[in-house]
Amino acid sequence: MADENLLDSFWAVARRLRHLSRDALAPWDVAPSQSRALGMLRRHGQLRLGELSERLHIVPRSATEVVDGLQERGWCVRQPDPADRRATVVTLTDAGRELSEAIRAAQLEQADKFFAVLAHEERAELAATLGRLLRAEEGAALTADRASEDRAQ
Amino acid sequence: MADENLLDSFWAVARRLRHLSRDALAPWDVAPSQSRALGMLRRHGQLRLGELSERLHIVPRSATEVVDGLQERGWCVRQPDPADRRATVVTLTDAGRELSEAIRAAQLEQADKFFAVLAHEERAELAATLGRLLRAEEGAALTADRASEDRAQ
DNA sequence: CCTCATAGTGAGGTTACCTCAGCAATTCTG
DNA sequence: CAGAATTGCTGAGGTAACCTCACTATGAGG
Repeated sequence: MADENLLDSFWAVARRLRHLSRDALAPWDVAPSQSRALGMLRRHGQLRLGELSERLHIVPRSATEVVDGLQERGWCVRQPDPADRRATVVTLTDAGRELSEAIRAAQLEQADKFFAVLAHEERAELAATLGRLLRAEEGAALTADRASEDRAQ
Repeated sequence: MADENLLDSFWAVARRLRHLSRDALAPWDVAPSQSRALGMLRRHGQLRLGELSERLHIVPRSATEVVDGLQERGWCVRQPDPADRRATVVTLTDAGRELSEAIRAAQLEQADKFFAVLAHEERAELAATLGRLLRAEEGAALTADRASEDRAQ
């Protein structure tokens, strides 16, 4: 009952972070959905379209569209998977890698500024608390998705 | 730099909360945008359409649509503002009030369960930390919106 | 080799937003 | 106090980021 402020505060912070993230993205003219895909490709280097969609928590058909967009801008390429010719492997181009790293850096910088009002130990505690919430939920959630894997790094 | 986990963890928690909120909403067949409007009307009792849009951070035209939806289901009514006949005042019906309160209760219960893995003091600390982030940003953000007002209660 | 499952995509739909233009009512200004 | 500018809402039409359904091409199992 006393958590209503917790809930609302959490959403308010999330909204701020979303705006910051949008602002950090602005210089590049990249859509948020594209940015998410770039980030995923950045950490995995190479992904089959189906894997990408799974990790982004969208259906494969939607991943097709996102990859279309990235490919159009020269940020990734599709290649047939030599191991399974039904599948297509999505790989970042050099331009795509550069871009994804620049975006990541900008977003981290924005977040850094945002969280800077907290003392170091406060930040650590916040991270720990969030981590605990996630780990608890992971057990509860039967959906054994790859969330934990993709949250690291 | 060390905050990348903070950023990502925050988003991961937000995603969980969003899903929980969606699930809590399911029994009533209410769209998320409608739920947000119901919540706002619940705490203000009565709002001009323009005020509602401002508080929801959407343009008035979009509020028109949301209110259309609520009115169609009998959850609110439009009345001309006696003080300014250009304006329309949106008021919850009894059914709308009941619904909005039921939704609020369900969402609080969900959030309560989610945050239950934390000790009481941990929760309090989390709330305090989030509050501090918001207050710091409030100063920085020149947009003097009513966010703070609407976060309370 | 014949059936069934899987990977990706075309076609088309939905939600929750947006802008722009226009009307009606109010407020300002000379 | 008439005319101009502003304000409050809404019709028309658009967009991003999703979705489902149906289809094709390929692979896997009996």
